[in-house]
Amino acid sequence: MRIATWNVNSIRIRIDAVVDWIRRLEPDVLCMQETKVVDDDFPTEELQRLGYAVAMAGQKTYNGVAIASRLPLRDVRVGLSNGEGDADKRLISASAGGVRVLSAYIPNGKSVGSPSFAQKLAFFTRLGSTLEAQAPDRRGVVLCGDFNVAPDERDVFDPARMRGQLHFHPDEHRALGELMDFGLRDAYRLHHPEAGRFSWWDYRGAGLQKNEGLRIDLVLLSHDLAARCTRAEIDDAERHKDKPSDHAPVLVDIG
DNA sequence: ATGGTCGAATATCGA
Repeated sequence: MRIATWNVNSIRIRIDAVVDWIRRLEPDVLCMQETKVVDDDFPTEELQRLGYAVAMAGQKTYNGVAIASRLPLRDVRVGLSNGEGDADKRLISASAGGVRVLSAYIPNGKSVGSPSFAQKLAFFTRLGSTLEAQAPDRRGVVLCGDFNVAPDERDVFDPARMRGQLHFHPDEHRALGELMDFGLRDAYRLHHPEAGRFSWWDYRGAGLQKNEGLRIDLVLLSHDLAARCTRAEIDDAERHKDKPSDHAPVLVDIG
């Protein structure tokens, strides 16, 4: 089973690239973030033509998450548990092929110490509660998304400069760590111990050419699925194409 | 140089 995640930075502007990527990589499940479109305007048919079912939760201009799957999607849920007051569309989850898949877009946090930063930390806690509610046996879970946190020194281009900054702050690391204490493994690190492998590069400046990026797009697997994970890759070639998203797709194979 | 670029929307805001 191949599962992928991709912050597409607008599904409408990226749909041709997404269709092309799906044709070439043939994921069973593709989680998307920052779709930036209301559900009625989501390019659903383009994915259905490829044989994929689509579940989406979008809004105008900002955020938005989706799951495309060539296996039937069951028990689709939108938002965090107890998230009735949340206007932002940042989480959608569904069952596919016997696994519980979650597509999450964690708040950026704007700046360390801001109200948005506190909301970012709270989102991690609430995501943990949502996992408890959706998968109490802690098995068969694939939590994908843009976490807006680089887990450790290997995941940032300049650890000394980044330490304490947004995306590499101790509070963010504690929040991510507590979430992973649910029993999750970082799939990429099961197969790639090396530093300097990133999933996001800022559009601004020459960061891509200098490989000044961050690894903030993660596939987190429950222990039972981690034991079956045969491959994990970041498709950074996608970031080097014309009109790219600022994020590369990440994919895992589970045997 | 608190910059730079992209996307949504059409002046700025978010990232």
